[in-house]
Amino acid sequence: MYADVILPLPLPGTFTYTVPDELLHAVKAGSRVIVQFGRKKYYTGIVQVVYPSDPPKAYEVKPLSQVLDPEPIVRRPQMNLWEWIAEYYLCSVGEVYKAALPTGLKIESETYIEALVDFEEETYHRLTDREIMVYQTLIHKGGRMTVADIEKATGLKNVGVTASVLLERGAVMISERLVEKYTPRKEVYVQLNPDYLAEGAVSAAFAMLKGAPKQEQAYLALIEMSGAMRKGTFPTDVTRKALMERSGVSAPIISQLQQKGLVKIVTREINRFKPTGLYKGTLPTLSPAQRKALDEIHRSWIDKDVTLLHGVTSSGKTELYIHLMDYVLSKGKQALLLVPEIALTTQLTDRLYQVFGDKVVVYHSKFSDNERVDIWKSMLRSSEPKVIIGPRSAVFLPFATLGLVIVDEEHESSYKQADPAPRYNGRDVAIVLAKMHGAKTLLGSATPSIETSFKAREGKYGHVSLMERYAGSLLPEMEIVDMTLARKKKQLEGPFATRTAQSVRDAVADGKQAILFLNRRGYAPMVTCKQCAWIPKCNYCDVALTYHKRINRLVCHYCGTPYPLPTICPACKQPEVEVVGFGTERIEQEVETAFPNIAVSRMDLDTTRNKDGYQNLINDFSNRKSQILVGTQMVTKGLDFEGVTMVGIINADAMLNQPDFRSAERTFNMIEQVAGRAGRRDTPGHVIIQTRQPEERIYQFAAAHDYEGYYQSELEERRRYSYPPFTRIINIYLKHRDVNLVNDIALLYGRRLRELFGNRVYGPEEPTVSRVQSLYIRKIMLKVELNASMMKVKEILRSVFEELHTSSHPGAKGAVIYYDVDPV
DNA sequence: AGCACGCCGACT
DNA sequence: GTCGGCGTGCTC
Repeated sequence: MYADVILPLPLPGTFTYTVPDELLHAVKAGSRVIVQFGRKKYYTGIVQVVYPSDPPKAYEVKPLSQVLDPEPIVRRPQMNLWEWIAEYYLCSVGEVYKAALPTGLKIESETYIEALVDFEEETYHRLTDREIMVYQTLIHKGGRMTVADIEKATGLKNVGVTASVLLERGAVMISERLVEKYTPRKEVYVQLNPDYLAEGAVSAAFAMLKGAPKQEQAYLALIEMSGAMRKGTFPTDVTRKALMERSGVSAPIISQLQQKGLVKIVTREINRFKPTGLYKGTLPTLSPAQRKALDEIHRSWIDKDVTLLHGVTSSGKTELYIHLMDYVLSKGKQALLLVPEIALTTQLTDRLYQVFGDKVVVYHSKFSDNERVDIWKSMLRSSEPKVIIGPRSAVFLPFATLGLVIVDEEHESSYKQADPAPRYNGRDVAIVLAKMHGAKTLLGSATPSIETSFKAREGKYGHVSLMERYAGSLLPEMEIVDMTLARKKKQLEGPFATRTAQSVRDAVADGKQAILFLNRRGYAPMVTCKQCAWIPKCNYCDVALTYHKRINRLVCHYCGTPYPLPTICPACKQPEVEVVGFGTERIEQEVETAFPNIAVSRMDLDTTRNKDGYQNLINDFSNRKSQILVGTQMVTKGLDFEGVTMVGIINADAMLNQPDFRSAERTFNMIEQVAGRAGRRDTPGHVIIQTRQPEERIYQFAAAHDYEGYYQSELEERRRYSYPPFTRIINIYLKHRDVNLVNDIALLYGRRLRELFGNRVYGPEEPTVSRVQSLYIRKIMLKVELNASMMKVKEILRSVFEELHTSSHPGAKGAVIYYDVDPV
């Protein structure tokens, strides 16, 4: 028997292995297997098919080494989805598999070099300096290391070669080890021995602890924490960790308590995704408008697979989602609720828990590998009706009986994976996933993407509107502030127009809160030399560095590399280096000077990096610990703060003026989103847009909350310049570590493409970030008409690269290509 | 993607 | 003359 295996590599196709007789019973399509690939590496692969006929013997067929699970770990429909993604987004199935399966399920082998201590001294003296260096490093670092670790420790390259020389001389051992990444989560608990809790026995316990103050301390803490002395309650288990923290003792002390028979230490596997919210089990009541929309959605699904729910902010889309999911659950099926990356706050999940209890499965991007494996395995085991909520990667979960997919905020760009491959759009994959299961899809948004709106209006999707807000919920008052004029009239307070500052003060004086939005983190977006206009850039990425004041460093926002801030310009040697512009960190500081005595907090990538940072900030602001929140994009998404009545957009132009056909769409969405944060209940909100282009159509439409006007005008632009939804875009990126060669090759490739596709080809051009981690990048854009055969287009693309790759042009073989289909 | 092979320049 | 750097090709 033979098995075709998918490997987690950027290589086309699958690889054939023989199935040894003893594994025959266990190997099925979807099985997880270990195979050797190349001379030494082992990978976890997924069996695509098993078949008896001989494969073409153009190569040596190796046997499967191991089968990892008694039953397949991937279902057939999932593999179909993988294949669809690979085909559509122009990448390998292996790359999709790599993204789809939680890391914990992908074992990979690693080569370890181990130093042998007792080899002949004579041989040792014959080793080269380099070999001695590697050998000594091994000895000092504890004996066993990977090649990469040695290279890092010594600064040497090509250590693999040196290692094989050392192996030959008998100085080291080389072994391949498989690293299993998944470990079920266990927690150590400490329980009181109930015998000593009885009346009269307590003193006996303390008698045993005489002269052992530490143990007594721990025992007392345990009694208190477990609630053992409270009447009418059963003592609860306490984790050893918590006990150690509270009592300040170490683990051995607790073990001594166990030896004395006072406590029992137990290890238990724990469930990592425990529901936290209060379970009520009742559905929210719907308003007549919501009721009507719900009926319309059901009706539209009679003849459409996908329906757009265009619901303004505060119209209660979530309640509709809940009703729809409940309906699907009652049919015994599963429902998937896709949300943008950032929106996985407890605000939404708590609500789902309230209604659905333990039927809710949250698949959070901040979960650990192990937690993801737990979820994966539990979904594989049972086809119970569940509500799964997660970000784009949740489309890969092993659904058994999917009945409904809801994509909330479908316009969000975070549904699109930018890097690495597969560069898929979670929303579009979700639609395909639903279709494969015969399920229906609902796309929800207050500001639907132009593409989705277009499809809905063309009749390809169903279209349901929900334009009525909660009773008493008012639209915020929108105001465009002309910053050029404000400057002329000297009505500025730092980065704020006096108008903005006054509005903030009014809100705070009224006991309310304000949000100041700025799409740029750090202290200042740019550093420059006043004398010679020198700008510091990242050594690896060709990106201007951002100054972060708190750490007093320049940081590359692309790769994260920090640099010191020079006091003297390296170009002209003058001490004229200054910071220009504003980032969130600087705005926060400006707020402190402009509004003394008003508490301010900041929410951006830098302040929310650790696991609870995000939640803590949200909680603090909700609890009115600060009155002003300064933040990036993050503050606009899915958050609902009761006290906020004022929102200021500090620099709207920064977003609008990005060189990209979606910049207008993004800006409109952002403003609408921001407006939704201001005054959602009883108090009308106030939104200020600071701009130097007050006449821009996008600001006018946004200020009037005129989606229709915006949509028509934007659609016209798209039609005029042949952009989606009238065309499909495929961006082609060429990477090479030589600037000149990448230029040559991109020109050559572009010329060839133009011969085949004519004026549908744009570029090559230097992308905004033209170098990432020492690789130079060139971009070519291809716009294809909607009626063109994508199959043919992609075939041509593949063959053109093949042509280039096999050509004798210098550097052609060192060029890397990747595609971005439907970029956002 | 990793890894080995093999060609070429810098040093012993 | 050898070692290490780096381009090229292959992996079931």
